[in-house]
Amino acid sequence: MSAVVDDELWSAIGDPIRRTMIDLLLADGPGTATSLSRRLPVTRQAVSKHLAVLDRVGLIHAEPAGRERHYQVDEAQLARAVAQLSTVGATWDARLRRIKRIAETIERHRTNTQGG
Amino acid sequence: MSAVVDDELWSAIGDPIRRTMIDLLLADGPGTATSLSRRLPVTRQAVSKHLAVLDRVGLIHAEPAGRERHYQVDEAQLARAVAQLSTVGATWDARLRRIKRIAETIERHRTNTQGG
DNA sequence: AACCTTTCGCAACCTTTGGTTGCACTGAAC
DNA sequence: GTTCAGTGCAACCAAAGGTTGCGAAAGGTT
Repeated sequence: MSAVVDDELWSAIGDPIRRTMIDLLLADGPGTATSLSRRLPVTRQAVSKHLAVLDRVGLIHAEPAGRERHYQVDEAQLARAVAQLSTVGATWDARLRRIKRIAETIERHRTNTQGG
Repeated sequence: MSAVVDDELWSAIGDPIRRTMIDLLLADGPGTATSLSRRLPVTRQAVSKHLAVLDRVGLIHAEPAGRERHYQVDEAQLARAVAQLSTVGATWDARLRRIKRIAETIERHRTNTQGG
């Protein structure tokens, strides 16, 4: 039933801040909590918590570098997430099309039997 | 930058319960808070709150029928949501491919100049 | 009509989550 | 060694998801 998707992964990318963070990490390469917070409307600590969430579900991983922690996207995991996005999208899309087809069939049948 | 997506729409479908509710409404047709709650691991009131959220962002709409309220998916809005899903997915996918390509280019260059 | 059942909406309350401020610690630079 | 930038931890707040409890309204029964 397709409902077998990773809920944790979904809720991870469901947050707009976290989605933007992934965007930034993809666009600009690895970054730190501080560097990301400078480009986001929240504090470093908030960013830090989001990074922890993304790290926990495996979408990113940290690499200590001196006093900094460089975070970067785990490409394989993100690819998996993208696949799940499109799976759900495709499922809904298919259902919508099926509903539309049924509705049209009924309509056609109605106009046929009722003659107009 | 694609970040111009409807955050409300995202957070609406970001919740696993709400995603399942949409699934159920698509699969079984219109339903009420009570009927949905019977197929979900939460109480009717929780379902009711979720329905309110989905209604507010326009993904579903209610149709009063006697003492019941029949909710059903707004197909156009859901189609829009699906489009946004695939937009974000495509963006990330493109970035991942770009990164991979660059990495491969660097690698190729390295092995060329270093001779192996 | 009176009664019971079902469905709903509202209010109070609890827990988790996203956000903030404040503080102490550490690596790097001067 | 002092100073500065980046982190982590803790306390505290507000919003969101969830629960229980209750009262109101529509529908079916007798």
